[in-house]
Amino acid sequence: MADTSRAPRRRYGTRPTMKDVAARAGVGLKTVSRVVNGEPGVTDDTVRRVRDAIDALGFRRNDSARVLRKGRTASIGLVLEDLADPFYGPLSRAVEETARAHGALLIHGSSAEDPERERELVLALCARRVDGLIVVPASDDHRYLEPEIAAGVATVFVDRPPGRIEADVVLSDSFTGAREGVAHLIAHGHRRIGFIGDLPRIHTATERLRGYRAAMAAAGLETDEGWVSLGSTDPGRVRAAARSMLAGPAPVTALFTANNRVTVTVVRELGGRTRPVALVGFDDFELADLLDPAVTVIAQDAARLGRTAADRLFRRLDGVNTAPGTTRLPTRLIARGSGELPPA
Amino acid sequence: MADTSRAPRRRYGTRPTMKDVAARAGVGLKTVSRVVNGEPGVTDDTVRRVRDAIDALGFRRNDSARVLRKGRTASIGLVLEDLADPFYGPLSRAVEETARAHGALLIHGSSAEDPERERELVLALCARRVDGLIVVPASDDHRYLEPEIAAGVATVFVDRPPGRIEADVVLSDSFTGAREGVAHLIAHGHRRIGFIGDLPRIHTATERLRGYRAAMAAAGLETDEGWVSLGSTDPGRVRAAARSMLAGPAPVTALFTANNRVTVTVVRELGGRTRPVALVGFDDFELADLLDPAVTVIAQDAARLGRTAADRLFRRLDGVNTAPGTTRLPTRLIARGSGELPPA
DNA sequence: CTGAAAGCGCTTACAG
DNA sequence: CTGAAAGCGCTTACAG
Repeated sequence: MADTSRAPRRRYGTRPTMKDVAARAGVGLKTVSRVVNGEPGVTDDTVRRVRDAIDALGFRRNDSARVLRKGRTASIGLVLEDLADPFYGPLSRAVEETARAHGALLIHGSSAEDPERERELVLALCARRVDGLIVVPASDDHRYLEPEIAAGVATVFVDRPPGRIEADVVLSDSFTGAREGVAHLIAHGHRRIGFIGDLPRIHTATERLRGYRAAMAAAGLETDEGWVSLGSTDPGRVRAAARSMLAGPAPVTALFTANNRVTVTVVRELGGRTRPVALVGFDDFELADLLDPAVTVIAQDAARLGRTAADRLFRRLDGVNTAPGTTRLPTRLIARGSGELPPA
Repeated sequence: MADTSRAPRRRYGTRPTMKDVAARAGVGLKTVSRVVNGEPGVTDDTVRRVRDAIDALGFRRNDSARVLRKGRTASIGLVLEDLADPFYGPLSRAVEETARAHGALLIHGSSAEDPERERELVLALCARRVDGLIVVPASDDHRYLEPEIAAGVATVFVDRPPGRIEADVVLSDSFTGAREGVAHLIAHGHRRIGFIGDLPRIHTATERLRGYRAAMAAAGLETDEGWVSLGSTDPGRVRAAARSMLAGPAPVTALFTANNRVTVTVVRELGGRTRPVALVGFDDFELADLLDPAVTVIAQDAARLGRTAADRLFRRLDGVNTAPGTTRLPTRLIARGSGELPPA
């Protein structure tokens, strides 16, 4: 492809540099640097001359060069599952606000729940020399990050723990939340309760399943294996799972759904039925209170997850060097109606 | 703040460089560069020696240095209003996918609808020398971007046009969409229709208001000024506006809400009322079909907005140099019930 | 108060 | 097939 064929191709060489500013202002390079960075020790008159040259030339400092020299990039990377998932909106926003307060930019990417894609993205961010990383893991083996962490890339995992390395983690207490949600259904008279969750390799999915089993066991209830379904959040898969649990001679009378994507699909599936089925979902979601019945949920605070992870990261970047630790944030049961329906 | 007080402070000098790899492999710097970049003309044996050295040292190329030399950063900036707004989730995701297909990373920031914050963010991205920018404007004056665009930063505005500069823009057809939505209410017998919109300085707000007025005028209907309310999407403000239009001796019988934030708040306000009020909202939103009544909307395709803007940007980056243009994407009326209610 | 020199870690342009 | 030199645009460490 001939590059010469098209019109004025952008060229970075086109941009004025500090050297150009210095020449025009009739001062040394270092003086321009002082003015640009607001360092003291420059006469008012010199400052003015430099400023005039900057304006005349339309100079803007090239931070790529600055970064190379200074070591720090003042940017952090955020890798999560899917930018479009409403759960990650408030989380991202909270990370962004914290980064902003620290003067850092945010580089963002989605792993799409693909371990290889997570790895590529994370390593690309390391090559850009982000100061730190916040990662919602898709992979279950993060040993590939060891050299990066050793080289100084501060790393905090959020929503799920990393695999096979020690690092800071910020989680919601999925086990306790799920156990309480299922116990709530049991308290309302249910004995046959289904569990529909996410892929079994996702930590939150197995933790929530563990919570389900713990609640059932604590109440002395048997769990039929047909009542448990783990898999992708694809609506077809989830609807089939729900239909199967609700069919047959001894159908479940209540469902526990392990994340917001699953809950929304199950709400749609239940909408077409006459016999009421009780439902408690993990994760709150917009308009849950306006559905009929309104949906009882185990809410986690996505913004707080993000804020806590970012605070941890920037504390590390400020030089705090304690051992890596896990923070587990509490969940909250919000009873709205669907979880208080009696068994049919 | 003494820097010496804390434990092993990360130092970039710590990282191995190409020079270190070259020394260890017993080759020249340029040979390492060739291997790292997969350039041809290196013996298999030399490649192996270099690879071994890379692995032994845990070398990862510093892209900051590369960027400085090459000019291109292989990153683009995306500035929007609020990362946590569900409308921008699919848009961001679409931009990300396109960027990924072109090997570029995404630097993301929210303007929070603050013109000054937009400007700071955009200029910070320019200083990082992003190759291009996709911006949902909060400001109504983008002349500050002129020197950057002249210096070669490809720029595409999305969702709203820029102020006082010529540039590529990708929009939904807000005027036509709103006009059709209001005409739909009129077709179902309504004569007194309220309009609740966003801040008047936001282009989409005024375009949608224009659509409302056009539909009313086309039907020969008077518009009482008490039926129009523009302002922030703060729920208190929106609820008060709705209450006021629904009070008095000649209340409105239908409402047109000009974006998803406003619609959701109005749905809550109407939920507490006995007399049915018809509603059409601009923007589709999750679960709109499951509410009672299900909400009729003018849907825009947020993912397509993002994809179109990103395609345009990368075409520019590939050297296409046509005049800046505006793309207007169609909207789609989805009738679900709330917009088909007859006047009370 | 001011500036010349060296260097951050790569790639480019060239020579062998 | 391989490498030494120069340079990208800044900041650092120093000297005056």
